[in-house]
Amino acid sequence: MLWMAGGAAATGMRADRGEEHHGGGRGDGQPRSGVRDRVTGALREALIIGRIQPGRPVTLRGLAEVLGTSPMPVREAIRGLAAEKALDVSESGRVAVPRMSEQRFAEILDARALLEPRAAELALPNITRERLKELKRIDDAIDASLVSGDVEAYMRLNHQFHFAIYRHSRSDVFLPLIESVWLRFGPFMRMIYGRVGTAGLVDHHKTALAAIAGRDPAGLSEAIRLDIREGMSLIGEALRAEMDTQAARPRRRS
Amino acid sequence: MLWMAGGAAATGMRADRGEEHHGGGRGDGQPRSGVRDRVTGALREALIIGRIQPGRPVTLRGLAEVLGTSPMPVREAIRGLAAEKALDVSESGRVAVPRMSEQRFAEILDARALLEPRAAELALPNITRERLKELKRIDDAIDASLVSGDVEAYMRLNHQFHFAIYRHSRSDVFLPLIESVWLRFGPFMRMIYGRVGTAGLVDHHKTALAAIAGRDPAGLSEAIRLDIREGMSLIGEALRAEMDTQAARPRRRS
DNA sequence: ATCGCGCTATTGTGATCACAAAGTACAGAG
DNA sequence: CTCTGTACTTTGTGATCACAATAGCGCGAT
Repeated sequence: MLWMAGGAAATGMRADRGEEHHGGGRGDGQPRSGVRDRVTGALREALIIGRIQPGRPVTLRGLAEVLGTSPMPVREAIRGLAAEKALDVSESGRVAVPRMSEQRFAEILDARALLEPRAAELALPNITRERLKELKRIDDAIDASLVSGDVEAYMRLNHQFHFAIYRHSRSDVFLPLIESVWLRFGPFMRMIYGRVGTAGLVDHHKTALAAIAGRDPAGLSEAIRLDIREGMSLIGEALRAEMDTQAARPRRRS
Repeated sequence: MLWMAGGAAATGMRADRGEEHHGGGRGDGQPRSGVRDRVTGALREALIIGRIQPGRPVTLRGLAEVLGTSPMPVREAIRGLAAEKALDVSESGRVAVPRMSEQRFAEILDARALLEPRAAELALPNITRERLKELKRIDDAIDASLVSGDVEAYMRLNHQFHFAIYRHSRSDVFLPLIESVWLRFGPFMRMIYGRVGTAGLVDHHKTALAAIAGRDPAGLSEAIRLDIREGMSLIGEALRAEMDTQAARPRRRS
C-alpha cells in the first residue's frame, strides 16, 4: 500500500495477523482491546507529523491491512477523525486527507492565534522548573533538526514543544480544540517545508522559554502568538504557488 | 427506551423497521444511504437542545432500536460525537452524555468568548439585509419563548440565532470548532434553565442586531462577547449548588 | 437490616458478509 | 490518436454474529 512515506516500521505498524477465522479469537499475545485506539493513534500521529500528503486517499481495507486488523476498527477511527475534520469524506463516501485552501489556512492560523496563547497562559502556573528543563531539551532538539534539515523530526518536535506547554493547562476544552486544528494543518505544513526547506525558519521558542522562566503570562502569550504568525509569513510566499501546483496535478498514485 | 424527555415523536425518530433478514436489502421506500447521518443529526440536535441529561447513558442497541436501525450506524455516529467530546466514553467503554464541572464550564465559556466574536466579525460582511430580517424573526421568537417559559424552544432558537450569524462566516474552521463547544454545554445549560427558569435571562441580541445593521464589526464582536458572559453570570450562582446535586445523586434510571 | 458474593442481563468490540455505487481500465469505433 | 461505452475492481455501508467485560441485581449469610 505504501500510503505513508516513512513506511510501516517508523510508526510501529505491522501486518502480521495470521488468518483469524471469525469472532474475537486472538492468537498472539497482544492485549485484547485497544485496536481502534491503536489505529486512531497511528493516524493522528501520521497526520500531525504530516507523513500523509493532502489529497491522499485513506481506504478502510487498505489501512486495515497495513495495521493488521479487520476494517472494523479502522472504520470507527476514520469516523472519529472525520468528525474532527482531520479527514475529508467526499460526497461519494471516499475518505482522504483534506487539501488546504488559502482561506482555510488563514482561518486555521487565526484560530490558533486565539486559542493557543490562552492555553499557554492557563498552563504557565503549572509549569515547574523541572518541566521547563524538558521544554529546553525539546527546543534544543528542534535546533538540531533544523541544521540537519530533518523535516519529519522538526514537525514532531515542534508539536511536542507546543503541546508540552499546553498540556499543563489541564484543560479538556482547549486541548482538544487545539489538537483538532493541528491535525488539519499538519499534512499541509509538512508538504510546504518539504518544498521550501526549514532553513529560513525562525521560531520564538526562546522568547517563550524566557517568559516561562520569568513567570510572565503576557510575555508567553505574545511569544506564542508571534511564533504562530511567523510560521505563516515564511510560508506566505510559497502558498499561492503551492495552491496552483495542487490544483493542476490531478493526483499521483502510489 | 425513553432516554430523551421529549419522546421520539418530537425529533422525527421512529422505530418502524420491519425485520430485515441480513445484508443491505432495503424493503421500505427510505433512501438507501444516510442512516448514519440521520443518527448523527438526531444525536447532535438532542445534545444541542439539551434534551438528554448529563450522565444519561447512550447505548448502541438502545439508540439503534429507537431509531429503527442496526447498531452499526449508531456506532459510527457515537464514535464521531465522542471524538468531538460531545459524548463521554468511560474506561469500560460505556458511553454517556458528559457531566459538567465548574472548571470545564469556565473554559467552555472562555473558548466561546474567543471564537464566536471572531466568527461574527468574519460573518458580518456577508449578512445581507434579507438575512438580518431573518435574524430579527428568530430573536422575536426567542422573546416569545422567554415569556411562555418554553425552555426547549429557547435552547433551539438561541442556537439558531447564533449560528445563523456564524454560518455566514463561511468558515469550515471556526464553525466546527464552535459547534463542538455548543454540543458540550447544551445538556448542562438545559438542565440549569430547567431548574432556575429563563425568566431572569438577559441576552444582548438586540445590541448585536443593531451592530449588524450599522455594519460595526467591533460592536458586533462586543455584543456577542457580552451575550456569552451574561449567560454565565446568570448561571453562576446556581452552578455550585448544581454541582453538589449532581455529585450527590448517583443517577436515576428511566 | 446490612453487607458481601455470585449470577445474569446488558453492552461494547472485532470480524465477516452481501450489496450498491463509484471509480478505473480496457477495448473498440470513429 | 481520441473519444466513448462497457466490464471489472475498489470502496464504503448496513447487518449480523460470537465473545468478553462489566454493571446491576438478587440472594444469602451474619
